[in-house]
Amino acid sequence: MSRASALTTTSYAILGLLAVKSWSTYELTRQMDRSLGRMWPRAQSKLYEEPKKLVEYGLAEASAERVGRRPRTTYSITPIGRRALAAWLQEPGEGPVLEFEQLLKIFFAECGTKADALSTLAATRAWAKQRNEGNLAAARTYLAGEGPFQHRLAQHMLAGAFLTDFYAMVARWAEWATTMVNQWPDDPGQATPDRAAIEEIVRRATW
Amino acid sequence: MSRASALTTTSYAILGLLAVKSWSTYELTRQMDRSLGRMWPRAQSKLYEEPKKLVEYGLAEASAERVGRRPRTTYSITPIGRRALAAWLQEPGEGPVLEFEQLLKIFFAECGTKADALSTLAATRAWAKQRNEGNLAAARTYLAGEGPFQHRLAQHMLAGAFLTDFYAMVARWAEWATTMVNQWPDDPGQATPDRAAIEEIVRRATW
DNA sequence: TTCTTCATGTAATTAGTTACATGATTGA
DNA sequence: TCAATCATGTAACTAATTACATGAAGAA
Repeated sequence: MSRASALTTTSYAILGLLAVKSWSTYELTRQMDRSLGRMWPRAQSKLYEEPKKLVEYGLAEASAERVGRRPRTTYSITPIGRRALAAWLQEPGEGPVLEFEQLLKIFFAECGTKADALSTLAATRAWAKQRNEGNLAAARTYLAGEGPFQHRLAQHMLAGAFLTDFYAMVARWAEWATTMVNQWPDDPGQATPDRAAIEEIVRRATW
Repeated sequence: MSRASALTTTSYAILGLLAVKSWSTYELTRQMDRSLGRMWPRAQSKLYEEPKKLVEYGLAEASAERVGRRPRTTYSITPIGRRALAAWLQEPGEGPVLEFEQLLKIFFAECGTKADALSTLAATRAWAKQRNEGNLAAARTYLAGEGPFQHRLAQHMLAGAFLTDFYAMVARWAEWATTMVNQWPDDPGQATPDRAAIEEIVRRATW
């Protein structure tokens, strides 16, 4: 009967989903794969665990059903939950946190081969392309007036625009970096920096 | 005497730093604050723990000194460590993972007030501005021919360019989103999507 | 009927963070 | 000589992941 620990951003992320409608746990995992996971990625098992904490705090209610012999739990938000969510939205929140293994590999590229760096960048381009396609498909669906939660479109669009711009930025960077690495000698350790490129970066950073 | 668990990306991040030069643990934490933390953020205490694992695997060596009555541990990479790093660089690696609490708040903005959304976006703009300034200062230092590790400039520049572009993208998005939210009615739940804006996003996603 | 995929959940493990503790150094 | 900051490290905790297990539903 230990007291649940404090609410985390993950708790509020799920609470936010519950504010839209009630979901079964499995539906929550679907939503994580679709939209939420792009800005707040969490493992599936978290989505089975975290709502229990919301219930313990009175922010959500669980209702148990049966599908054959199996249990299914559906969660809904409570009035207290709505107030808690509103209070959370008043706080400024944290800026973006980025974890980018491929960039790390580029950063240490002089310890590997030129081919390594080029294939890492190719993987980055492929990643951006794939993400973009999924994102674009969703946007087109909405544009066609389909897709769920049309009443949340104004908010959804802002977040979607961020992801769109992010994927485009990643793709453009990877392309540019590829042209840079192509100019390297075979031993990346001997690569000399492109002075004009640095000046260009400084220019892009001046706004 | 339990066997160390497998090497993680964090292990390789530190191994990469050791490939540049030997560092004391504290110097590693400085480096995390400066450069590494922008692409692979980890808590300080990790930097005291992770090198021990590298030593256990024979990828690094620890040398113990004394500063007055206090111990200081300095780590250096071994030949095995260099080979392990090179092997890691051959694998494609993971694409960017983003955690963005403020974006989550925008995504759920209809549960709060218009003022909440605007202040969240203001915080995002401030974040981008601040990060950009630090980044720009570093770039200018390099451009002036100062700064450490001039021989790694070609690699450093590629990573720096990514961050530059990222910060600029975040700032531009936050400005654009602010103009969008400014057009909302007082109740964000009543905000209607801007059809032209959606078309514009689709255009930006088409490349 | 069997295979595959959808759906539901728990248990074990770990990577990572927060908090704590304290010595060394420097400058007011 | 006192306070503040730099420097060094450990311990306790927890958020999150990976792995596991299995029933239901629909296709072949």
